Amino acid sequence: MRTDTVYKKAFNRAANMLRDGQLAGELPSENELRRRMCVSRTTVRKVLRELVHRELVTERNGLRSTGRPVSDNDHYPDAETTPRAKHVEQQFMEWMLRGDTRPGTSINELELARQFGVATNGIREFLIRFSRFGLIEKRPNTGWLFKGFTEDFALELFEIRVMFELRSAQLFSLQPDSSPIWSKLAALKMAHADLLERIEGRFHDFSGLDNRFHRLINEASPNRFIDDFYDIITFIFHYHYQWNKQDEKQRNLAAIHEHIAYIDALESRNSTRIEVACRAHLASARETLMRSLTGFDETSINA
Amino acid sequence: MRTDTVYKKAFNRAANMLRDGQLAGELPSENELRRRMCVSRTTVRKVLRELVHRELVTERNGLRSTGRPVSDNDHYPDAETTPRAKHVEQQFMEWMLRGDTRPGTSINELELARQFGVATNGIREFLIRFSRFGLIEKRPNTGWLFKGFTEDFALELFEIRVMFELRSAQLFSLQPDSSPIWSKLAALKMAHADLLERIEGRFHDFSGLDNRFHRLINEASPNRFIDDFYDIITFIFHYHYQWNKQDEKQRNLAAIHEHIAYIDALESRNSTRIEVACRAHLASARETLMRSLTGFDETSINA
DNA sequence: AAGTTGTTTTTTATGGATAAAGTTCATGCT
DNA sequence: AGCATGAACTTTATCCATAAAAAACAACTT
Repeated sequence: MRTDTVYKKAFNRAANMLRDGQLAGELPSENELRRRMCVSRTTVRKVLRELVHRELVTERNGLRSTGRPVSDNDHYPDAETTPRAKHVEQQFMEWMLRGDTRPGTSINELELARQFGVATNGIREFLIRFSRFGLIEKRPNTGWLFKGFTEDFALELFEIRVMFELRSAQLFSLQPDSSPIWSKLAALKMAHADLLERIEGRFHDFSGLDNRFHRLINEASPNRFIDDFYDIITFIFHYHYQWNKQDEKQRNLAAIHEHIAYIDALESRNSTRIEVACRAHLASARETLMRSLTGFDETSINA
Repeated sequence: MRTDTVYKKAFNRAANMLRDGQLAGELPSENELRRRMCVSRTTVRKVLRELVHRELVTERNGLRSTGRPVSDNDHYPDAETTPRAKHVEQQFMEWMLRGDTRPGTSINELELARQFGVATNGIREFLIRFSRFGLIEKRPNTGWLFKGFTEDFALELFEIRVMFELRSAQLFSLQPDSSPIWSKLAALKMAHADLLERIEGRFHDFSGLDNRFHRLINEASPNRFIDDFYDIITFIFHYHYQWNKQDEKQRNLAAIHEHIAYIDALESRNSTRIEVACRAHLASARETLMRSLTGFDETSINA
């Protein structure tokens, strides 16, 4: 059966809005709520019904207003707000990156389905989607081949990344002064400086910043294939570093400095400076990945 | 139910082998046949059973040998040797490229499933696979958006293609004399010259040659992401030109000459010459596509 | 007429079943 | 032992069913 994660997530959001006073007094119309929560009216109505049922909202002759205060256990647990497909993704990535899954292993849809507790269909859809990342390969009628999260993979990934980023950075610097990208860039620079001050506690915030920065660079002269490629990078890094926290603070600190130099270079609009800063940053990112890759292999042997 | 296209295709191949005398006299072992036909022994046995049943092969105390001559209607029709997934692909591409499917159209899995006579699952798997081509986009819980086979698409595609091909061509030219790629290149050059002589009747053969040529260029310094990207190009061009034959001979003739110039440039190992020849060829390919694209739009409005 | 809510219809996300194809195990023959 | 066939088992390709979510339709209200 289809999961009701959309409803549960919407319910939690609505509960939060109530708690934070965003829906004080009389509630807006179903259509208005629908717009705010980005779900269909059908789902909004389901949420409202439950809110009324739990007396978080009261309904009197067709008028809805806030009811009793929201308590913490009014929320559905997080796991129930994530669709199956996302769970499959998470479990697969864990299986692949944390287990001792070796290059050359063949992937069995049925086995994964059993292991993850889903139908084979879901596994297969995930694998098809995932195959674009260059880590697995389909052999018809037979199964999938895991090619390995190897150094080769990282090298090939970064070769393309450098090409794309140099191209985008140069085009970025050619934008007219009037372009809104410049103020966005300035804002990002500030955000970097801010983070630098609070680095002790908040170094995890870097990955969001990193993402925003690289996406901004592509924004100036969009190309769907470059965007798609950046999706791969984001995805891979997200999961890889989720389980590989060694030196995280150190790493991020260095990257922040590189970003700032890179931003300065962009602002200077000096083509050579841009190339140097861009290459420096990507080379360092590559080194970091490669280091963690070999380190990762060793530990996984002992695991 | 799963189609038995693997069996039928294997059967047809076996029948051809019998007809062409490749299996004269006593047949090889099941394992040997399995290897030759690239299917499992299970399938080989099924084929053999049917061959015996139709008396194309005779079996006498465990020994199999050729039977009556193969006739044309011993073969299964082609349509039955193509798996469902491939049919979906073909029908979808036709729907997209030939129908008057406009950019912005939303794609309905259920409707396509009915239209193509397959289960929704097959449609969905195809769409997921196809989404990497940058022409459609998924909106969760809602459906797919067709972004259109537009000029923007072609421009973005070719921007990447130029980057990749320049990179690969330069790396190609840096290969040592001893590398086997040089003789492959020479062979390809000859094939081009040959085709040029017989261009009148055989200009369709160009697309195979084109493919071989560009794949060879990538072969020297492989990168999976570049290969994957070239898959997109191959796929798109295959279907687009399948229904868009205007000026085909003219187009191919020009391309052959460009290829030859490009090959000469590679053999000269002169970096500048290579860049010029490569850019010239790709620019011309892009123009051809763009022209057919606008022409295509107009005709499809009238269709 | 435009915006509300109630109801019905359509479509997507997910699980399940099964024939075909692939793989492994068992047995027998040189 | 090493290869051939036979039989049993496992996995993939494919269809079908259904609850959840979205969309469309209808009736009502101000």
